[in-house]
Amino acid sequence: MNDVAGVYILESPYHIDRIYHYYIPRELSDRVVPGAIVEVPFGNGNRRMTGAVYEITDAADKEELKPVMSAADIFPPYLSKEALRLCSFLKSHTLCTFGEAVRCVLPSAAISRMAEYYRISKGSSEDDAAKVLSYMNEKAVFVYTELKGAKRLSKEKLRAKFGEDVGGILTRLIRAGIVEKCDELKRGGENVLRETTVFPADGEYTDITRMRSERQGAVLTLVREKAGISADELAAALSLDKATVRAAVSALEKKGLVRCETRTVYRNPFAAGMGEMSEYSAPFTLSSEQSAALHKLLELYESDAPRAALLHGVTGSGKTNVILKVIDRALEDGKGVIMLVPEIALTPQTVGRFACRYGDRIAVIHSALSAGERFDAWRRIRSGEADVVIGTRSAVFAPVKELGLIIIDEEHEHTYKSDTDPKYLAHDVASFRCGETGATLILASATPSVTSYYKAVTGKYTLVELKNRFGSAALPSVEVANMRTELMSGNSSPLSRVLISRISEDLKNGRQSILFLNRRGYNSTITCRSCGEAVKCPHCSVTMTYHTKKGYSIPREREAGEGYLEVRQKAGYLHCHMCGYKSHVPERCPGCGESHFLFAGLGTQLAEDELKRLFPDAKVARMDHDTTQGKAAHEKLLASFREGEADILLGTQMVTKGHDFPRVTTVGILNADSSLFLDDYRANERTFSMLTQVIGRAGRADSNGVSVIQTFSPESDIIELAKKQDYRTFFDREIRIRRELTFPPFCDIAVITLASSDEARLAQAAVRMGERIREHIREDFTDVKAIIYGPFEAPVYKVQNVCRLRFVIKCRLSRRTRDFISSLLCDFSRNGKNSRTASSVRVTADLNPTTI
DNA sequence: AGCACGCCGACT
DNA sequence: GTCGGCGTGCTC
Repeated sequence: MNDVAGVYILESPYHIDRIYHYYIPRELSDRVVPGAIVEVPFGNGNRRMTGAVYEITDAADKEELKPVMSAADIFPPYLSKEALRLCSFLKSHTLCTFGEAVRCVLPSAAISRMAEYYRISKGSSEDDAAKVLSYMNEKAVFVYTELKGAKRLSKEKLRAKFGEDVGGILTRLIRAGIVEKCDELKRGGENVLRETTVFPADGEYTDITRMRSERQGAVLTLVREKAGISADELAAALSLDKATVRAAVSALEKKGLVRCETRTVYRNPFAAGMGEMSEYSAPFTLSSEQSAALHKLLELYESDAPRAALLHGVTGSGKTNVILKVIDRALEDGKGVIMLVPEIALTPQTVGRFACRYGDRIAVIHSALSAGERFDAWRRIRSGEADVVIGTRSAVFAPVKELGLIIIDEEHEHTYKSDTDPKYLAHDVASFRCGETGATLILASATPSVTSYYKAVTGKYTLVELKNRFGSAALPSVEVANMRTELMSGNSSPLSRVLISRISEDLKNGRQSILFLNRRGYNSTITCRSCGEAVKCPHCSVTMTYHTKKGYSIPREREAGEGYLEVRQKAGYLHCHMCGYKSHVPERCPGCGESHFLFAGLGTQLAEDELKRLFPDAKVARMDHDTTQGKAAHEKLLASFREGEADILLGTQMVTKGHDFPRVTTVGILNADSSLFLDDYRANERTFSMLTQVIGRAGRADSNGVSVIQTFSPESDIIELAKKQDYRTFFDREIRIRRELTFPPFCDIAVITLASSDEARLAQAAVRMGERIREHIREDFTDVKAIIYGPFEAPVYKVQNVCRLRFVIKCRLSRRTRDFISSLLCDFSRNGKNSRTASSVRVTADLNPTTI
């Protein structure tokens, strides 16, 4: 009689993550519905766990079932039907637990969770404790003392302080009766911001002079002047802190002199400054090509046919304007829209542009939001108050009502693949949601990923093209500098002669230049001249990067001369870009003991030094991870460059996604080869995309923009094609290679990674995994066609002392192949005992990773 | 993962 | 004799 709940336990390990059935006590029947968050007893010890109700069914053997203990008092439940299906999809397609999927779909502040605390037992006396502790070990005494110092402590905190074996000590202390455990349900949905407004009470005004407290008097006067003033405004006006005002107000309320109203408000981190962006809301007209593209997209939007389009528009073709028009249309229909952009593109400018057009209908979602802000944005979307969502990857889960459109801008960007546990690709999630809701998916890029473009070519997506640059923007001219011949002809500078002359010309004409170099620091390696070993991070298998301290530069003339090492030591330090470890430059080579190092490899700091040397009067703005640490530092740097406060903008990745700088004439790529030699099947794709985007940037203004590409392999066709902005030819060549070598999109790739800080155990586990895979294919999954490679060391074998071995499986992903990989994960999470310790082997799977 | 049940060595 | 070590097995 439909009184059984099918529940997923939210913090369940992968191998037991499935639906468990509980009977629904009558008094909970109206609250235990699909999507509800409930508390259930679980396991032999009937531990209280939170779970999500997936379905309501009718099971035959009700006698056997345990009851649902309680249900969150939220209606309708936070998890909608669509959200539940989305979680199922994530679980089966990324091999994560249902709970991990829920954590993607709901903001953390909305999820109730169990917190376990330990405290000194209420009924125990000091004497009891002393007696018990006298025969326990030292560590138990420490734990007890720690608990005595605090009211209560969570298991996590105790674990962090006393190590993983704290559990045993705690059970002994509990059994001895001097410590007790208390579970508490942290209710979700309570992190809301309330605003109190204060009104004068109705009726006679009391004589204020009789007020005992001067402070209350001041508050009352102000409230009578400005009825409905908020508590925060009161605090500001009287320059008192908020707690003091709250106390005064409640005192006045008790005396019946004021009346308070409290309502919940939304936190909006983008509210400030939005009004000043009106320049972006200017109306615009579309070119005939843009209109045609818009037409095609709208046709698709209206039809019932496969509803996904790839909008391929060359750089500068005005894709965004077309997209805005499609959004307008969806909104006219009363539909909601999600627009995904890469993290670095989510700037106040981008947001401002949307904010001006759509006002407070927009919600912005990105990784830097606080839990409260994220929750508020989510609630505004859920309630329908916001129906234009703009955000990074995770915004693809936004609970938009009446979803009509999902747009993925710059769809080739790797940031759309999650690198933490549900390892999903935003495209897949978007595509699933569009399938469920009938919404339209639009992928947009100047350099689509090969996989997406292949889908367009084969008819899975509708291909919509913008082949011409919009308005007066001309294709920039491109000059390739052969760094090999530069070097041979005696130019040892990291800047080629062409680039140097371009920059000096820009400086003369009051123009600006942008230089791109995908490596921060000063030198990327320091190598021992005697034994040839590079200095590596002690915790990771990567070389340390040499950074200079602020205000120091390296004299060029004294390379390898007397006292040179001391200069280097004084001016800088070594930094590991994997784990963040820093150290001094060593006196001697850790390998052979000699003390002659070669500092090599070009980073942004060195390039900056070089620019200052070559152009002493020019102002150089360096923009990389190290100079954009502070809040909005990134924005400030770009803004000051735009204002003309610097002549040259030098930086990593982040400069390529800048905006239109009208005064920029030259764009230089200092090392175009760096991504070409990566041992990855997507290296070509990434290099082509990077070059095309940077070159495209140079020609945006009406001036004669120039790109200078510095390379050690000028004959590479990739550079040639990027120069011509010829995506199609690039694609045709690339897809042929992929077909011949069987790489995506002609197969799927699953990577299974085993990680442990104990190399011997790791190797052992890898052998076992290899056996298990073969056994599985031979016995249980004879129908699965897969080619298995491995175990190999991961490209970076060790990170923070954790070593990784991997298997690469080429297959076609299907229900069956996913089950196959899933069962491998189950086998290993079962066998991996003590898996909390770092030396235990952890196993993870990544289906179609972005890099292998 | 966490907890119970179950079978062997050093304490009162 | 019991407390407690951790190996094995289950979780509606």
